[in-house]
Amino acid sequence: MEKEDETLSRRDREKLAHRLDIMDAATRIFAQKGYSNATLEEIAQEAEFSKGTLYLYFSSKEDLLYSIISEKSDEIFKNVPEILTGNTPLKDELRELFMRTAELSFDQQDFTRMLMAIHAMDYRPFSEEKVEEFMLNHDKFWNYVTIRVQSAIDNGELRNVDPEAVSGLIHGSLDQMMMSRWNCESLDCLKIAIDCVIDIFFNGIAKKREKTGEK
Amino acid sequence: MEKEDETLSRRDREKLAHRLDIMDAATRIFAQKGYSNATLEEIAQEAEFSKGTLYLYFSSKEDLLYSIISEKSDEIFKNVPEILTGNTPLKDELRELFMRTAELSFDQQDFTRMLMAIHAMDYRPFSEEKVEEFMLNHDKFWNYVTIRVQSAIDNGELRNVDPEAVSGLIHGSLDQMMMSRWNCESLDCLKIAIDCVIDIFFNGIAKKREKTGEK
Amino acid sequence: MEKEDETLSRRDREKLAHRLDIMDAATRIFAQKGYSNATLEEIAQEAEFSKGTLYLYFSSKEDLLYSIISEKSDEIFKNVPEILTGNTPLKDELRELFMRTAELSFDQQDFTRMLMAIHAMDYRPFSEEKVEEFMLNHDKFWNYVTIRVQSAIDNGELRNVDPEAVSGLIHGSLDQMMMSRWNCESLDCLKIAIDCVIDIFFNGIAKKREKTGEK
Amino acid sequence: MEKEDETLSRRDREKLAHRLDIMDAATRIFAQKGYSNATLEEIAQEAEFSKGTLYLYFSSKEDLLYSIISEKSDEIFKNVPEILTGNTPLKDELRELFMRTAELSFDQQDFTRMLMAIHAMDYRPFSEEKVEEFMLNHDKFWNYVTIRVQSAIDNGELRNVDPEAVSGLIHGSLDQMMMSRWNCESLDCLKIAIDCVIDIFFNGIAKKREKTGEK
DNA sequence: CATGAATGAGCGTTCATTCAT
DNA sequence: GATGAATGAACGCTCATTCAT
Repeated sequence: MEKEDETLSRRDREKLAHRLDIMDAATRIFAQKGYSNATLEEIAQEAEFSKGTLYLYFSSKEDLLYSIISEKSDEIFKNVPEILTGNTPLKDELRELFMRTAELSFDQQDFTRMLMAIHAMDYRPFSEEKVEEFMLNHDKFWNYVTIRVQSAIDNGELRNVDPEAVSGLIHGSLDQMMMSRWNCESLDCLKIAIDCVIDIFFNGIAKKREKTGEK
Repeated sequence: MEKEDETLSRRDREKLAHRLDIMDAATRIFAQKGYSNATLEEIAQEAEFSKGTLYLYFSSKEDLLYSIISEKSDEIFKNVPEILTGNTPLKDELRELFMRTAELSFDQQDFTRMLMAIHAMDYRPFSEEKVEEFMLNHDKFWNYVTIRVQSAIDNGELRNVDPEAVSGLIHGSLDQMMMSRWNCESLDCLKIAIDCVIDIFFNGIAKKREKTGEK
Repeated sequence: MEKEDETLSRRDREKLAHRLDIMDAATRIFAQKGYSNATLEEIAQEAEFSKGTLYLYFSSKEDLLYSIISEKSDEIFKNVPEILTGNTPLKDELRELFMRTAELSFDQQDFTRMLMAIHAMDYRPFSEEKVEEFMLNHDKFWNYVTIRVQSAIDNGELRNVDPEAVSGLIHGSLDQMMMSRWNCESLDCLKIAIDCVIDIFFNGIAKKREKTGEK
Repeated sequence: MEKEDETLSRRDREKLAHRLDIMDAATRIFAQKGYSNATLEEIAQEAEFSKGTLYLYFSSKEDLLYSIISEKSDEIFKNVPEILTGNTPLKDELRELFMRTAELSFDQQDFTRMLMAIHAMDYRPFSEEKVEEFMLNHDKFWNYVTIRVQSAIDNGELRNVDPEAVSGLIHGSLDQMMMSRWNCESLDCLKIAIDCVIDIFFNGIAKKREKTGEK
């Protein structure tokens, strides 16, 4: 995991580490106060650097946010194609996706909260092109899910539903989970909730009519 | 329009109207730029008043936002107890709730967008107590849904699922819909999507095993 | 001269006056410290306003300088066509030009010093187009002089010299005078010096060969 | 190139060379952007050193400018006593002074531009005493010219004009020339212009009254 | 009631200077 | 000697808020 460092001088390793320190500090402050209300002074203090030092690593406040989002988002998004391979039943893959996302958003609660807030504001601090970039990334992700759902319909695992609607429901559930709206304090609690949600998705909430001698 | 006006002098009626004009203008600007990036100057221009005039109606920028949220949120939230009466099947009530919410968020897109963004940021512009207030309101709303789901389980309409999970799924779906993430351009389109979602909720997405000779 | 005020409301008259107050204060500070080293804080203090107030009248520090230069330069430049009419001998017109310029730069020493400094730096604070604009203005002015000199040559008042060279010499002398490099403390002293310079221009410094028995 | 190097160790010779490299780089940047707008970062890059290295050779940005001006100005000023010896006619000496100055300002355009700009701002980056020092140096130079003019009057080469005025005119012309205001692209062109200017200085621009039947 | 000029605290950003390596 | 990361004071500019008219 630390292999990368071997090829770098100590100076360069430190620079990289400092960069990450600043990004982490900024993530915490952005999550706490929102992008606009966060000040570079606060971020610098949180990172235990001086204000001017931030500019050695990022060209502007916006660039700092941009770097955080683009570099860390990949960590989250790359899960999707890794998990939704189509080699196992969709149900299992979906449970796995929820699990992994839950773990990630537990480990990186600040980043997750920040990202959701920025997303809710349509990435407003950014220029048109960057917003486009973020949105495309996002869409690619959800298209992936839609396609996987379609394939599950094709191979008979799912009944004939609108794959976009299913994808949207998954999206909404993941968002709710990531925004801690499931009121789970522990990962274990989250996992139980996930099982429950998956069950509802697949089987519905309606009571099935019993086959024999029902009313 | 409202009877209350009859008991008011023209002066007072005008004041009330001006107040609403300002709130509408602010809603539009807040939705467009976000709370922090919106300036009172812009809002005043949009409302066709002078900047100073805003302070005759609201004590601060924060108070303006607060007034908008608390007064307009009621319009949306009051639907829930009106619709989820328990007198008709949950499925119909839920469809009705989605419909009405869709209509509202179509009529008041600016307010909806603004509210979602503020909510995503945990009502950050506000003091602890006000956040508390908003959250309580919100929770009361979702508790209502949870209770209604529980009653549907009790009377046999639903199978034995976790009512909180169901309530959370409904919440997530409504949020997605309100944030225009269903990509519907018209109300009609929305209504078709709603039917689809309700169907999935109740019946699940899994293909039912055929009764005869399966497996 | 004050007629213009009659058609303006008191508010507008005050605004105009304040604008001029700020420009005067800025001129003093710019002349004292140079554009880059002058701070808006100082200028605001000198004008007895708050820093933010400057932005009600000028959109930026650069705009403030630009406004000063373009509005006040006209006062100086407009003398040239008014004086160099060609209706009287060039010598008289030139003396008049020097006199008027001397008066102006005495009345407005700060502006003159500031302008010379900005000019020496090729109007560096400004964008390409604005520099172009200033330079064109300046060139127009000197072309005017060159043409007037040519006409004096044509009508036999001057001998056959390079009009550009003459114009350049006049330019240099005026600049030296405006930068107070003639060490004159009073206008009277300046006027004596002007007579002297004009005499040298027209008659040269060389001792004329006596008519009798020379060479 | 200079003998002095022989007595110095290689180390010291290199140090001296590096010092000059930095001064040259700084001169270029100062001429391009002005003192205030030039950054040590740029200068360091131009000199192909690191920012910190500049402080091994100069104690501050101001010291860097000071060193350039005082050390390079001597090169220019020392011409005056060397040329204006009084051994040949003033006219020839003056032409020689213009020529040498033209050559110098062609060779060292950056330095010349920088110096003129700093001079126009009255050496504003500097403390009172240093300004005093520069001004004295400058005055000494022009006093020298004034004295030489006086001697030319005394020995009958010039008619009885105000020597200060003549000196001032020469000063103005040289400044114009050094600021490239003569629009000459080549040294040859400059030399032609110089002849022309000298001619005007000595003989004036007025058409001489013909000898016969005048007055 | 309505205005908009005035304010001043606060922010993002720059850059000369220092110092550990 | 040379480096460049770190610093922090200072600047231009914004904007919520106040208040005289």
